[in-house]
Amino acid sequence: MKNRTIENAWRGAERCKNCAIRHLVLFADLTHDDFDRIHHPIDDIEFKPGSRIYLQGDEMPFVYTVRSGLIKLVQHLPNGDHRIVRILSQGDLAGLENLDGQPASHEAVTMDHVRVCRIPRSIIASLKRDTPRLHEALLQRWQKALSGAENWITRLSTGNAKSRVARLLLLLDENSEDDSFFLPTREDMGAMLGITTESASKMTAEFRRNGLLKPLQHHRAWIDARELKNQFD
Amino acid sequence: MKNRTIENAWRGAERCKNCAIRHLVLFADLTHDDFDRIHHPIDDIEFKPGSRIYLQGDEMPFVYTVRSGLIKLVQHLPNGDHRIVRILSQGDLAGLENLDGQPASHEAVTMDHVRVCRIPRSIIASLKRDTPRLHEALLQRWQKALSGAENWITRLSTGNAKSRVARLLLLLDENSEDDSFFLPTREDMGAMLGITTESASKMTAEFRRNGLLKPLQHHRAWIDARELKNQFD
DNA sequence: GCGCCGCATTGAAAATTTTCAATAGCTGTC
DNA sequence: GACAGCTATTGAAAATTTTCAATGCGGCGC
Repeated sequence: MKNRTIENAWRGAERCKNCAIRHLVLFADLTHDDFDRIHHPIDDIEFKPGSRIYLQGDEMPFVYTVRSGLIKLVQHLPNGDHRIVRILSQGDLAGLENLDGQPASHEAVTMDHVRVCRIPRSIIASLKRDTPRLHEALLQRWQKALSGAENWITRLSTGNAKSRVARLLLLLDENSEDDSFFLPTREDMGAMLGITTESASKMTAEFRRNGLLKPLQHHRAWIDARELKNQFD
Repeated sequence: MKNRTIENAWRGAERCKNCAIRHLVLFADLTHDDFDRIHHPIDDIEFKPGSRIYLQGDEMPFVYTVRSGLIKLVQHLPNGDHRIVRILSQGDLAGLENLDGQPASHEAVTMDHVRVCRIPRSIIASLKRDTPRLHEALLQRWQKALSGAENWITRLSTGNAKSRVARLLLLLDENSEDDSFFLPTREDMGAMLGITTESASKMTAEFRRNGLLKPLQHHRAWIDARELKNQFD
């Protein structure tokens, strides 16, 4: 049980109704009655940075809603190479691709301190059967994930190393509520962009020297978004 | 109306019931009754190689089912660069991402001679409302598209140029019924792999010299899949 | 069958990226 | 607040990729 702390486990889904981020998550549109039909425990779980939530190839008895923090989805190649294929943040779902029992095609690893809701697959399956609203919501999640993945290809895997780093910084910045954003390790940046750790570092350092990037405490950073966008689209 | 020929347009969807590839497409599980509810024309359309079916930014009044041929989905960056983010083949759907009225995030261009069924969005919308089976089928399409996109990132945008070309050839080969497969132009290969046309050409030519790739007539080719897999995973 | 035209191939130089290795800087801990 | 252990940065040489330009090849139309 290391790496994880169960804060709460509820019979049914009593407190889901009052969840602070419910408007962001899959259950946004469920009614009072829908919640009463849920008779399996939904756990609220915390993970330390670097925790593996599930592995590539795992059976997936659960899906996860991100309450806070960032999760990287990592796909491994047979030759040992790997690549980060998507980043999940608040409101995103992990493990959906495996609703039908397929093993996971990637592993999910926390990048910082993460809180998730762990939802048994059976709940999703039965709600999917009974409530059209949930079905609709699932379609929208897929759509969002797919356009995210295509953007990933085009924006983060195209052009030279400097453009890629610039576009990643812009993406991270846009997805942050805050004025600042979480700056991944250079190794993770490399795995997102398909470049080496050192190249990611060199480009990042150059942006810092040019005043376009200012690293802050605790792996956070600020960028001059206007100027970066100007120079790299 | 150049670049395209309307072969048939039906009131309702009479002949969809008898479509030779229906088991592959979205309507696989629809019943007799379901078809009778369709009162909009579904057109069977042909495109010459290089035709644009829709453009990035277009409103999408239709979705398309691929009956035969290959379609590339191309995403353009503001700076003029572009990248092929997915290839569609028989049974795949184009334009689904825009069921809710979003403009297209990529353009769809035919790579060879292509036949599609053009389905008004309204049909999908109403069937989606009425038939749970279709809803289920839509979920599966999304799932497939997403795992395809993630594979694209990991297999086709990772490693050096030679590995990428090798993995692309293997992918094309696997997706072909045939012993041979459609070999894209070097320019398209480059746009899929994030390398230049010339690099794609150099790697392709090298594989040919090594006997791992044999170009055939009409843009088709054969590969020594076992050996390629051996060397490049 | 001839000649065009577009695509593919190839080579050499330039540019970028990786590799390898050494040093510096943070972060979280005690 | 000092320490230990990562993680980041940097440089120089090697490798890869791009660029630019020239040549080859094949299919299509006439």
